Amino acid sequence: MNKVFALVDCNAFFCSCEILFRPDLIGKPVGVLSNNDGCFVSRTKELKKIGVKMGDPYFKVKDLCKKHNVTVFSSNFSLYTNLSDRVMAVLSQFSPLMEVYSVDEAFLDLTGQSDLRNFGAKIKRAVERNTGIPVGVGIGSTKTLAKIANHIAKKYPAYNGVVELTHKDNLDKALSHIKVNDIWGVGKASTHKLHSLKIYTAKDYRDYKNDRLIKKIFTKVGLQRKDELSGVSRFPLEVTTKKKKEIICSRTFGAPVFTKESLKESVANYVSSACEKLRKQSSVCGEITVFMRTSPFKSVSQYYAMDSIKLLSHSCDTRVLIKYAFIILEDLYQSGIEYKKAGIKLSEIRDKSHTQLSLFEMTDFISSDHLMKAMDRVNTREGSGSLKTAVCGVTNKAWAMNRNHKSKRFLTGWNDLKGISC
DNA sequence: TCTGGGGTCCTAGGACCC
DNA sequence: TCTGGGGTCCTAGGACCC
Repeated sequence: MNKVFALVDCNAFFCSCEILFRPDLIGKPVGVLSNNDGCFVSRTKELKKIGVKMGDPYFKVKDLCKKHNVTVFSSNFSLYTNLSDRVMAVLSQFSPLMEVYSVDEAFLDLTGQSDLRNFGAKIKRAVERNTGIPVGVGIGSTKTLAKIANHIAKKYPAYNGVVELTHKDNLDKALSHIKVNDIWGVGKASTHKLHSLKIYTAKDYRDYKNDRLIKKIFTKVGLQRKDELSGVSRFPLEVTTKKKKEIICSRTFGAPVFTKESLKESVANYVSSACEKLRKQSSVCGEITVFMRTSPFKSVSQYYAMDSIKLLSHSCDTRVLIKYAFIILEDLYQSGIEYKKAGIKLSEIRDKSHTQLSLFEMTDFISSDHLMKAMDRVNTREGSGSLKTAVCGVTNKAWAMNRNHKSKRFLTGWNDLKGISC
């Protein structure tokens, strides 16, 4: 039987989440900023119309925003993940086979389903009714084609947010209108190379005769993408949530940091939150990387330093990892430098249950495990960061993020519910 | 004054070994 | 004077995604 995939994607997801609690902003230009109120990461169509681009630094378009009375929000990730979970819960009712692709997208396997367009519309209505988040639905016989269908649904309002591309005629026509840079997985570099082969549209790509050349230039994946365009599924649905192979935590500082102490404090916090994620997926890591840098946007001499250490034995103990991180930091730190960003990476991640321990290490391991579990319990209950090691610091955080436009924690903090009329 | 963060996959090329 | 070849493993970096 021919495979059928749907891609369901939330419209301007972060903005839609904010607007849910500010219905007065429906139909108005709204944007959500990245960490530190740096760049735009989500825009309503009204904001796009004004000319604010994805990734535009806020300070550069501030005047434009003022002029058009744009409402901006700092990002509020606990709100977005909460609403994302609700959207995914609704979607999971429409197919037992679902891949949560990102915070605002999911693929569904609809193989065997009849009347696909109507079914897609049904999915759309259900999500909107149950969560208040508007979505678009694209349907095709491969994930790449479902992505393209979704792209069309978004671009042409006449389709009412649902596009099905499983019939040959409308497929051919659609592909001839899709530019190569709008194909999933084709970025700037590949677009350039495709153009030099005179491949401009998805149809050109699909019908290109020389497979060997495609493989040579765009590697194995480039050829698989070509198959996907012609309806042969090469990217299977990934139903099980994979465990992370590396966990990164890094931040740009709210204000430049000069001292080793501040740097240590920030790094200790990053390690803490990365270790929390590590334990959540029941893993341990075998290597930690620390890096720090100056602002690449300043025309002063740049400093970028990074180093890794392999752990003596795999661990997920925040205290252990902080110790290793500090060893690297001591080594990399140079005084007199204006640090603007630092971060850490945990790698060589593997399942905790596979950890080999010597008898010698056993006692330590058990007490560490108990302590970390207790810490995670408190932080789940009282909010992340309620309980942490002393090196994370308590006050005077010069490095902390700027978030001047943050919405309240409507769904995750009881205190913020006051004043909301339901 | 002010420019995000977190991932994955793939390949080329170096190190090393026999 | 003439200076192999093949395999594996590891890493850095490119490319791309949301």
